[in-house]
Amino acid sequence: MLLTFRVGGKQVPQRKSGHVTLLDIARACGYSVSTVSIVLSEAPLSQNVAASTREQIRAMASQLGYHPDAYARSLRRRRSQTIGVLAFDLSDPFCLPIMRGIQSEMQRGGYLPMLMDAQTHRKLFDSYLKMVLERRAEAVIVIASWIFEEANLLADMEKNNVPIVIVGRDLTSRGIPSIAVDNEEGGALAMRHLLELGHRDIAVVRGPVEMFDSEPRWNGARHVAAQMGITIDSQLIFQLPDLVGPDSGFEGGASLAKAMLATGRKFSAVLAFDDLTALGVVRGLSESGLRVPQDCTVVGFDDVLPASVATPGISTIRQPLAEMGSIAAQWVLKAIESGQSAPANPPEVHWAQPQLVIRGSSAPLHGTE
Amino acid sequence: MLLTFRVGGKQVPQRKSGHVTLLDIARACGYSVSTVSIVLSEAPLSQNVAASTREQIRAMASQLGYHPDAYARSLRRRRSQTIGVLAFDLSDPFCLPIMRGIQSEMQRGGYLPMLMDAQTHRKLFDSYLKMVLERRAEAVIVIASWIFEEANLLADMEKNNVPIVIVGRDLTSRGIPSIAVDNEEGGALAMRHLLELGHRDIAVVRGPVEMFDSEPRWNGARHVAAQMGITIDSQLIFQLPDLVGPDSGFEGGASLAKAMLATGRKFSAVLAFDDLTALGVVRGLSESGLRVPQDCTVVGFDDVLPASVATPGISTIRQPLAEMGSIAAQWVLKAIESGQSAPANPPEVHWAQPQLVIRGSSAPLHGTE
DNA sequence: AGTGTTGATTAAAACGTTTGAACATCTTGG
DNA sequence: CCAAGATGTTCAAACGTTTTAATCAACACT
Repeated sequence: MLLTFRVGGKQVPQRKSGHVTLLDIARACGYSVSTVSIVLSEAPLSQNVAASTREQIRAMASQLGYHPDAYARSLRRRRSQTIGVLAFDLSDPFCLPIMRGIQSEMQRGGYLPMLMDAQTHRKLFDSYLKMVLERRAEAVIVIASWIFEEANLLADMEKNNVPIVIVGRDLTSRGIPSIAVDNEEGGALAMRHLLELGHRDIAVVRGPVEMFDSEPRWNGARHVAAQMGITIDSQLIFQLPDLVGPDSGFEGGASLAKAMLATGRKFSAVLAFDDLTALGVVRGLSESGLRVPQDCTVVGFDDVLPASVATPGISTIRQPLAEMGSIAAQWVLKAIESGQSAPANPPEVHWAQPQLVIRGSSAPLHGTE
Repeated sequence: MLLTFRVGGKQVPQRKSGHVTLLDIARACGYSVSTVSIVLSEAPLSQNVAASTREQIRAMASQLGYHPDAYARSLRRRRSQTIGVLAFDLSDPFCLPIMRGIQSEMQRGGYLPMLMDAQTHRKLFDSYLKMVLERRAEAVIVIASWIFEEANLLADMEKNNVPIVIVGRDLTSRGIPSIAVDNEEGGALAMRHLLELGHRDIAVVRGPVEMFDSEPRWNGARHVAAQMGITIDSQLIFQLPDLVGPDSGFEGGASLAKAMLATGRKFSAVLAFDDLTALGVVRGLSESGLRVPQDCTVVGFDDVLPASVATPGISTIRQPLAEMGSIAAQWVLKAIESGQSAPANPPEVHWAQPQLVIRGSSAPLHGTE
């Protein structure tokens, strides 16, 4: 199996697999595979191995460029030290900070997060979920996917004892532990901000119907308005179309801004579903000759990168994304540790507290004119 | 090893590993592991298996929620069907489209890209590179990392016959096949654009010294200016500080914009190192009361999302990122197929052609005033 | 009855690890 | 001189697959 032949007078090991194995090292320095394994994996037994032997084996390993085969090791140890992270659309700037939160938590646990990007495609999502199962991820974190058709895949996760957590959406109704922002509170924060600035005529862009976040955000906003005795002109309530492309939020915002103006109704502020939409609104207003914030205040939701680097910066409701990711990671690690495949009944839910971030896109009514 | 006990009068298999295996299925329907394997993996031999048997096995597999163990399979087949994708900083919007290009190419090859994000940390980068090696990725694509200290890890890749390709940087000097944008041409395009708009007094923000892209971009721009007989005021040439945080481009651009104004020199356009820097410049100018593009034109480089959704949109030099990713993927797939671990000597390099994208941030000199 | 042929299934080895048990070889004390 | 530890090393089985070669039954043809 290990052929050796001479090249330039020197013995060169030639492997089929192309990878250096324990056997290669064992042969090269005259010990058994067991000993080599014990030394290199720093098993407890390695204390009984002569220091000189240890030295020799280590030296040879690094000389040959040995790296243990995670497949063989995982097979034997029955632990993959891997958790799957399945993002529905990684190009959504929303995902990154969550991912970072997950990652930092995983590192200390010695786990490798396998990140997969479904690119908004249901089929891809399913096929990745399958791969995650096949690669024996010990748990799965799903980021903000609003599809979950493949109930049998979920059932398969259960059959195979793989704990799962979703972040960015409340799916406790389906029995999945969830971490999500308190959208209602977020919507309320945004509306309160506008009202405090003195705005009374407020246009609203709601999210697409299929987006689970849309409803509660609007509810939160509406209640605050109602409490203050303000009514929102129903002619000024718009809704993003169901998403098609990745930047449909931006496009939608831009065209709805024009639609707002076309109604002829008066408004001094726009409450947008999310940051991209808000940026779209700014664009739309700008193309119609209106300036933000002088002529109209705009606020978004999420606090993603483009919102902070635009000028004016977009006032927004920040989600503590990294923290949410980190909590998700802690949950799955705990689930793995405790060996509990099934979530608590009812499954846990964590509501992250949103936070108002004031930037250049908001101004008091008549303040800067 | 497979214990069974009764629950509610029904036989329930109870596995240690928590995962359904071929053996479970074999027992459950009275065939051997071999047969089950042959059927479920759709090996050529499966044609000889009685149709009824196939049916039965498949049914049982899906009922139990079986998914083949990728570890065991890869161990046996000696193929992981995985390639490692190592991003130096995934939060750079630059990475995503590249990743998408890679992904779409990988899918058809049936490969899984394992995406890892080094978060700009050298140590993380190395540790992920090691993991990639351990997980027996059949090849590695590195995205735009400007560190490559760990020469011994690279040497290990060679020892283990793992082909590697880098995208976003020319590292052929280190013997690594590379895919990068033609920065010189890009710089030239940007400068030509400004000159065609009539600008003559142009401020420049160069990238940090450690950024390999910086020099050629500036060279391309400089040559074009020289050809047209224009000299750039050396007082108006600035340089971003070495990066510390992720948005140092933005911060740097903003503060340098103020530095430009502080020189008292006249300028009507700014050529920024990249899009985030350009956005920073816009912010800086705006805070000093200047409007873009009426008072000053700004162009960036890369064409990342924030540049397109800001208002005004940032004129920029687009890199064909998805295409670059796709080429990288094709290269590694080819390398895997041909079994050539070592790259050609000299290693191949692909120069992607940049493209000017004109947006609202550029205006002809005196055009809109 | 012997010889193929075909069709359906399986036994067994291998992939590269890890690990509990076993095996030598030395000390040491009785 | 043997029992009883230490000390250092190895055997062999196992993890869940895939795959080659083998088995076995049934059936057709000389």
